Amino acid sequence: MGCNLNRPTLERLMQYYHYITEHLHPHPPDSANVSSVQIAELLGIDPAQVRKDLAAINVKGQPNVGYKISTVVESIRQCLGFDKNYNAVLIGAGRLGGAIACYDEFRFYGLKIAALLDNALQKIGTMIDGHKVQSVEMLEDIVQQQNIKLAILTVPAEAAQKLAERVTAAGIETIWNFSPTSLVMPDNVIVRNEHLSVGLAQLFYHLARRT
Amino acid sequence: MGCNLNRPTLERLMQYYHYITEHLHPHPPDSANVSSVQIAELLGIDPAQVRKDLAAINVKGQPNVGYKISTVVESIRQCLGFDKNYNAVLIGAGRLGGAIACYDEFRFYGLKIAALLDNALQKIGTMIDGHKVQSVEMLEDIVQQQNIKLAILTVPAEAAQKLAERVTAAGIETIWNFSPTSLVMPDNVIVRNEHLSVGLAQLFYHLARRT
DNA sequence: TAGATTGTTAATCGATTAACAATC
DNA sequence: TAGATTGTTAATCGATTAACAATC
Repeated sequence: MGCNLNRPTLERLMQYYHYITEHLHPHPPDSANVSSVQIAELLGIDPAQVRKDLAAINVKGQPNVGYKISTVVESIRQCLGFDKNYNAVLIGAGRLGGAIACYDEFRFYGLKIAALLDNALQKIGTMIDGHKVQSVEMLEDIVQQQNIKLAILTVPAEAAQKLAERVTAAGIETIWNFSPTSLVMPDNVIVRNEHLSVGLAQLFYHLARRT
Repeated sequence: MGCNLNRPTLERLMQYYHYITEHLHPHPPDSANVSSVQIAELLGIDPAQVRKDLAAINVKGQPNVGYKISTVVESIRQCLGFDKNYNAVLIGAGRLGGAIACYDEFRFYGLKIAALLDNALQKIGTMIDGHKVQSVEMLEDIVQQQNIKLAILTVPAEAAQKLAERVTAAGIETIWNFSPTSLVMPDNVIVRNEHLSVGLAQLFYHLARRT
């Protein structure tokens, strides 16, 4: 809501969320608390940073007690929009597209894969884990009828840019791109390129410095 | 080699690399150049930033001309370690594991999936796009025999932490984790959690601020 | 009360941007 | 030569860390 977050803060909040929901949440009773020092130590950061981040999403703690876990979790969910529901269209029913279509966790974040599209005739009409593969020709209709706000691309590099332009022409302004190419889009379109090689580069950089 | 890069610089270098190899590289003759302004405009950043980044990896430009494209590409590859060859073991032969095993681009970055492991009996012995699925029992032997430096995890959340510990016990100090859970590892282990929800959080945050 | 923890201001640190002389 | 672009120093900006009074 009234929270205005920068990128590092956003990333850290996601880490807190994972740490708390995976390691703390169900265990203690509903009223259980967590301190900034606990979180900070696990993540290897400064406790003041944690307090600043939580203050940024209007979470209030109690001196000598800490923060109420359920409040922290709910506030993060709300501020990051996980309590809303978004429909996405997934284009590209290859291996990666199939993996994402089946990714069960998305429902915890309010994301629903409303349609799975491909242009290969032999795939159209088949089922992938409950999702019927439809023709890419249906794109514009589906976007309009199902109030789609997000397009997820898992197509070959050659097809990605053209498809991204078609998707935005159809009215979608947010693209999550898993195709192995960097999309070049006007500023009004939100693009997140999830190119595997970026992660690889970081790992290699540290690997090389070690051996 | 003598390059010491921070995280933002590393990420930007990867962007330059993609932009140049995808949009510029093969087109002009080998001697063709690119200027910091060209790169900066496309990526929406400051030209001085580009010059700083290239200086950080010891790339020299020519006043009034720019930077030689082939030099830029080669220097990035060398500094990020793409000119070396690394063997990885991929654990988890599900949909996502299959997608990664088949990911052809890895060879441009010097990464080879040397082994694909799973613990499901019905998968062991089957072929996935040229990779024979082997039992997880083979992990320690394979790591030793094939000089494996990197483990890629695409397993269910419940299995990830235990497996990560087993992998490090076997001598691997770098983990690329695609399992939907955050690994908690000692500082000497390099972990990159590629949790999809982090990307999703950023997209949602911007989406919510728009509508 | 004593001890622990928050909330926040001030100090530090580091990264980005501006500016411009040097150079082709 | 004039114009464009690099390389780098200085100025700015923003994020992180230190410190500590307020509070339970």
